[in-house]
Amino acid sequence: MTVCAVPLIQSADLDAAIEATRQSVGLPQGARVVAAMSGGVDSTVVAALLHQAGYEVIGVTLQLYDHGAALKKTGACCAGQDIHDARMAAEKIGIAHYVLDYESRFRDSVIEEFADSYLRGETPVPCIRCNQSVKFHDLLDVARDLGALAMATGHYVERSTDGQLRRASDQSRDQSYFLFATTRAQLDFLRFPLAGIPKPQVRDIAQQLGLKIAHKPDSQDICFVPEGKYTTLINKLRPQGMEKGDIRHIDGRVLGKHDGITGYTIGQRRGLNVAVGEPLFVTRIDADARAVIVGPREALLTRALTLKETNWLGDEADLLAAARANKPVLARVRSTRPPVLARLIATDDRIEVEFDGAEEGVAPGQACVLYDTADDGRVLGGGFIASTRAALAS
RNA sequence: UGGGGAAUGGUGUAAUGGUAACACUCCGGUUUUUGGUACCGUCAUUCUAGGUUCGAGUCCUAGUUCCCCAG
Repeated sequence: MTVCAVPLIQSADLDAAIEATRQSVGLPQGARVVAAMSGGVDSTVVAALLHQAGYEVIGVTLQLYDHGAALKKTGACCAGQDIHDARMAAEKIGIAHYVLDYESRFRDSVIEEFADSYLRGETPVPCIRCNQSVKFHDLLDVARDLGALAMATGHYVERSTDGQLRRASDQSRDQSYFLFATTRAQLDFLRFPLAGIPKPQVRDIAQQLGLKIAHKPDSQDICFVPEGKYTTLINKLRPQGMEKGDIRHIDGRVLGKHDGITGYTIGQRRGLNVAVGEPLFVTRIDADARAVIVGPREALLTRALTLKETNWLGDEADLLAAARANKPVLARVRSTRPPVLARLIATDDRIEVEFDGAEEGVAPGQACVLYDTADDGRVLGGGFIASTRAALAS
């Protein structure tokens, strides 16, 4: 019996995954479902599971940017090789597949915004912009036009049957940070079959199903930036960001020069080229003065932040109502850090998140995602960070 | 110009005469479906030329440069 244990368990996992997919989709057999396929392992497995679960699956892949430039890059998505991989996988699985040219839309709503944000001295999160505009807006419309009853993606996040957005069970893979802006209406139409499946198992399934991309590396870095050097792209798109300026200490001393504010982000330590005996971090970027302000680690501590472009998925009527009630929340200012205790505050026309403690390196342009203190798996929504308030008086 | 002092890696410092340490920076890497953080690793024979000594960054001589005081 031990001899057969491994393969038996694996096929049981596959059956379980298929059943989980049915649960996740919640539609009758044969229903038409669009699978957003990036060409990576996760979305490919989703398409395969949907097919195995008995749905009429239409795979859709977006071509998002110049594939010539991305051809050599591994770990990218949505261009060149990835589109080819998606097409091959769809054929292998036995589903219909379309490739849509979304280059101009992606450029307008993600890349241009990305560049402008840096020019304003902010630090953007292009993955969230892409999700909320291209994938969950434009592509969602396409899915509806195709007569689908739902659209499934390979995101590691959960959509519960009662309409909540929740963290994935595999916490190390959870992508809820990047999906906080998903609206209730979008959530209604979306499905995330990988919510309860650990990543290693997803790869196992890919292998069992004979999918070539089973061992394809995970994507990382910004997909449209070659070799992880985003400044190269920004400099090309917005040369004005390359203007030199002062690197100034919070105490007023000018410590050096920089080659453009777009090369810096709050919390950054390396790359300052300033040796003062103690490590210095970027605490503020003054776009108008073209100055990069630096200081010791303590100067990085942030007490509160103001939200903009918010989304609310909690039980209260809206975020403002929750803020007026000073609702306690778990706030996450970075995808890789655990959410921390904070509370919402409504002041005049703005909504703030005030931490019980303090967070380090909070940058405008990044997202602050909110979770339920009573149920930390539940995403309450969040917003982009408009401004911050330091914990220490400067 | 007279007097005094100092000259160590990219920066600032350390090293009873016995074969260069620390922090910061830079560069490389690990981690990471955003940026960043964190972590790991590499980088000097001690201004130049002689001399003393078994052995000198560390003592002596000269030169060079810099700083301070006096003009």
